[in-house]
Amino acid sequence: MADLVALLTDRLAPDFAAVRDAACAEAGTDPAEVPAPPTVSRSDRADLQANGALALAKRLGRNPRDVATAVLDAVDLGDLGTVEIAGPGFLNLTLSDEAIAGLARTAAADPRLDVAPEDAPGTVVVDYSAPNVAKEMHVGHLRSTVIGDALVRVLEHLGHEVKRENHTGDWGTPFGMLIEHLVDVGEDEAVAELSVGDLNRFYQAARQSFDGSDAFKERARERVVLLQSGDEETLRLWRLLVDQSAAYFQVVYDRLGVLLTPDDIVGESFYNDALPGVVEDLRAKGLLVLDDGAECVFPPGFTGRDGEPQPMIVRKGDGGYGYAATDLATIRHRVDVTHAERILYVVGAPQRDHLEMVFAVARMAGWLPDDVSAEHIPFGSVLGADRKMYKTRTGASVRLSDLLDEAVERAAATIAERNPDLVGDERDAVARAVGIGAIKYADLSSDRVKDYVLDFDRMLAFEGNTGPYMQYAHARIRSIFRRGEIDPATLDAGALVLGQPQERALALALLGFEAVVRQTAETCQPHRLCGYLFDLAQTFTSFYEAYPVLKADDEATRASRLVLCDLTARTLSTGLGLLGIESPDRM
RNA sequence: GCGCUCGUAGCUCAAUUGGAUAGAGCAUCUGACUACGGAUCAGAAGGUUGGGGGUUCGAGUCCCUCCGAGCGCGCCA
Repeated sequence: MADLVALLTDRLAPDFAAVRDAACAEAGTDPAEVPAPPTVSRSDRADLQANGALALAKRLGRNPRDVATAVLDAVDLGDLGTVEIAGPGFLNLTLSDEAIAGLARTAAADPRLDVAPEDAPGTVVVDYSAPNVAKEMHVGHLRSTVIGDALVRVLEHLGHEVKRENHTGDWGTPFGMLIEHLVDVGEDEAVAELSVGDLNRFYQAARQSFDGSDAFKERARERVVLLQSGDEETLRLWRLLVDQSAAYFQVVYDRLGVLLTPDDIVGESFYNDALPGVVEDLRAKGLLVLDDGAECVFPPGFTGRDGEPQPMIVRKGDGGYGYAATDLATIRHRVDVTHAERILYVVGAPQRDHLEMVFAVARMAGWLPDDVSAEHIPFGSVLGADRKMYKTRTGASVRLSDLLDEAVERAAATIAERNPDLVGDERDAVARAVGIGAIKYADLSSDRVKDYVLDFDRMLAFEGNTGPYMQYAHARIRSIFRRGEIDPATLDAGALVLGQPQERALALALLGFEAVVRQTAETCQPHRLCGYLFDLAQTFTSFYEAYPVLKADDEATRASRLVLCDLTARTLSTGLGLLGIESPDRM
């Protein structure tokens, strides 16, 4: 196990429990009601710190320093390291060089870097991206797609069975309008327009016809009825739109380098047949209320305007189903058919109330058992330099593909300038990796619930916490092996020993990888992994500046440092990989 | 009106979920290339964590209150 925090937690837990038990016996209280976790964490003051004695002292009503002393007396880390008390009752842990080196050797010898899969991995559904058919993808979809994809990769790495679901908007009243527009322009013409990805123009033209003509409006209305009643010709035209859009989405996904495929699309239409059952079952459970013509559920705890209870409309006054009905059907499917134990909704923050209501109703109806967690993974908006929603100068939303174009172009220009030796296909590939990586990293590296300002200059800067800096750190390590004509596969992990301070600091940093990967999976906060990788890259460059590797004083030191370099490169590359970011060997 | 989210150095962001003296990167200033990529490193300076109260050994984090920004709140999804 390369997870230092978990390792020390396991080691200290019995000692904390013993101190707790003794104190409880004395006081005549039940030990079962007094939790005594060591709560080990990283610290600037020591290799690791256990502050559990302070919390335990509070629960026991004792002096913190006395509790810490009692734990200290009970602890024996042996060869692992030493413990001392600091401040009000912190236990500072100092690991022995050999303990650190031993763990680092184990990580270096393991293709997985000693990151163990979960003991009991389960099935996780990740619902992300969700573009609308016949509508352009914009920056809003970028966040869902990039964050969701990173979570998928992290969860899969930990051994979970991950089911990606792209809940596309492929149904509803707009399709009357879209299909009629398709008929007007002609199928071939429409397909040509959609296949080059000009979805905005198609949608806007449809919208224009709809707004400008009552006759068109009437046709659209009739078309919706035909669509919902399963008219074959209408379904054929609908499928044409869906398929063309899916093909276009796939072009964007491939450019973006995300895992989504056409097989992951489970659009809203997929659940159509289940909607009547949702309403019937809610009625049978007595949860349905007819209010103002609409069939609603009023989950407790939700209020709207004027403090009135907030309804969740499952069936509209006109008999159509609301999107809440679709979301409920989706939960049932994910629980009953997919057997998910965790369902993640990577959806923008404004949907919070809606999703909370859906979850609450699903719990009330018994469709979402207590042992299945449904989690909204909200994220903030992408803003422009003016701190308002990112838009073009004319106020239109920015096409995602245009955004990617610009990032790759800028990356290509920078690379041409900085590294003229890089030419041809490799330069193009590197420009893509750097440009796309910069966008993804910028999106992932700050806390996702906050809005962030999209700034090409900053995200493509090669300084600071950026994608290019991280990729550069990796490329520079690979360069050492090129220069030395050394195949990393031939290295002997056993050669790793620790002597100098920066070697120790680097090895210690490397051992933090497993914990941060787990934490990222638990909290669904990729920025934690970014922060770790940035720290690691900085720690490495300090090491790199401090000591020669290829020209080390002696053969043993050289071999050891090469193992450290390779382990760092692999950790960076694996970590970036979990974020969906490439790490080229040269750039 | 009710509710949710956010407010941290001049700027962009962190803070191991209640832990010690709030950390990075830009920008500014001072240094460092006859070693592997200077797209770098070492260091300095920069803070009343929006204001005020409270909880406790300890608060950027939890509670109350005010200020500011953004977003939701019945038949679009």
